Amino acid sequence: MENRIFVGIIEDQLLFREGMKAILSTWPEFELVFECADGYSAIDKLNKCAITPDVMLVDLSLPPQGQKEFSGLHVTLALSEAYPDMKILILSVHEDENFITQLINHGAHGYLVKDVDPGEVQEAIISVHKKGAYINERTLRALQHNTGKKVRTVKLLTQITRREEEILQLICRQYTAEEIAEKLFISVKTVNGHRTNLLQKTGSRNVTGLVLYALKNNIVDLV
Amino acid sequence: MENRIFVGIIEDQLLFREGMKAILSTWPEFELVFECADGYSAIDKLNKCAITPDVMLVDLSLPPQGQKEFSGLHVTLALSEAYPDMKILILSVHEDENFITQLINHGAHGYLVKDVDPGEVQEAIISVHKKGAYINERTLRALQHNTGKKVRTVKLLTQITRREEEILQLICRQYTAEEIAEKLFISVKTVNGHRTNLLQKTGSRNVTGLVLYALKNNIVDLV
DNA sequence: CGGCGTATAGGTATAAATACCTGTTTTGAA
DNA sequence: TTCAAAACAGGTATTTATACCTATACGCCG
Repeated sequence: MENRIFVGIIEDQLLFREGMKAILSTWPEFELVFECADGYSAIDKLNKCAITPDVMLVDLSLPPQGQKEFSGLHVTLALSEAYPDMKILILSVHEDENFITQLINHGAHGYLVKDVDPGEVQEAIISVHKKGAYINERTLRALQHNTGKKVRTVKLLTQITRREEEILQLICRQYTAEEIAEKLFISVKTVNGHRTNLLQKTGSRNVTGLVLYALKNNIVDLV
Repeated sequence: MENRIFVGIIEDQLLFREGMKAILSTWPEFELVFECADGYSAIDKLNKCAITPDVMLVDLSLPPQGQKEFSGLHVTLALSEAYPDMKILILSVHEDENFITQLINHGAHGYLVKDVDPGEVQEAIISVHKKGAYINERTLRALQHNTGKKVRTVKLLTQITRREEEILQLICRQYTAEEIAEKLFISVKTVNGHRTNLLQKTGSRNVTGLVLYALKNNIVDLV
């Protein structure tokens, strides 16, 4: 029976990486077998690596590579596809619940905020390795709050204007065009114009499509 | 510093309850301070109880009380509202991912399938008490698959008929009343009748409200 | 400067949804 | 079997939404 756990780190900040290595060396069961500063080369290097890590610590905010962004999210996607047995533990400075949910949904097995103490890191690594998951209360809460939410599509931000988004939100609150016009001190015709544009831009047949679009893109919340 | 963890059990099967008590007595840090065979009386009894349990083990499949169903889900809802600090650990024979997600979304802090070994029970109790969560790989997988879904409201189950639900689903797919009528081989008048009932039952002003309701209650998925 | 997109407003139509009604048939549970 | 709810169908009317036009004012950018 092998007691050691092979650990890898993908982290761009050298200082933090060194700190993490120091923490890992405290416990004999951990063996660091892989480290990398960016997501792009990680997959390449892993193929050439003699030992595949059991647990990979991945920094969420990796630097962009040239034009393309390649964050911890992308790494998680790539790793969980290439190495289904590898357990992925996200390290992040963000406590944003959307981030947490997103990562978990894309294959991460655990999420740690970077201010955790070493003991929790140890616990988390062991937990993902043995149980396949490490979720603490904070993370659980994020998952609870975010079920039903998805992150807004990138293209959306440029497609839909501020005013259109405003009107879309009011539509989703079950206001009629007339009521929206009153609220915004504009003509009903204008509101209808915006709605027509929204239908066209979102490719919807009717308000139903607009509501679905708004929810998918997190323009409104499903409270 | 108090090391003991006060534990409660809500479980209708006497044999299983006794078995669990035996398991708990194995470890000195656990102290059983509450037990109950059904969900209805649990809240009542808890109010009269001198010690509020830190962790409550709740059987998912509690027997119905008279006409009304009152499962572990209802207990979870009630407990997490009445005792926000209490950690709820679900015991279930079901591995159904919808069940798991449902419970977690309604306030449960952990989910255990009943065939687990005593060691995992101990680990789970300690974990929910200290970390506020116990999620193993099985449960995590359920959450991953089911994020984006929410569980239908309890009242909904009796309120909305099958046919109405069917029509609501088609409405959410952007079909008009006429198209729905064609699809279901019924009259447009009938479709409108159903929709009128839906509007009334859900308290909506228009289709927008219907769509929101359908999404909230997982009648349709936000794919 | 000129072009582009946004926000604004209007007209004219039709399609669809919604509000009230009244019924009959089917189905499921007591 | 009996009864209530659900599913079905229809009428009439009004309100909203949607489609397809045009057109002006404003700001931004090359």
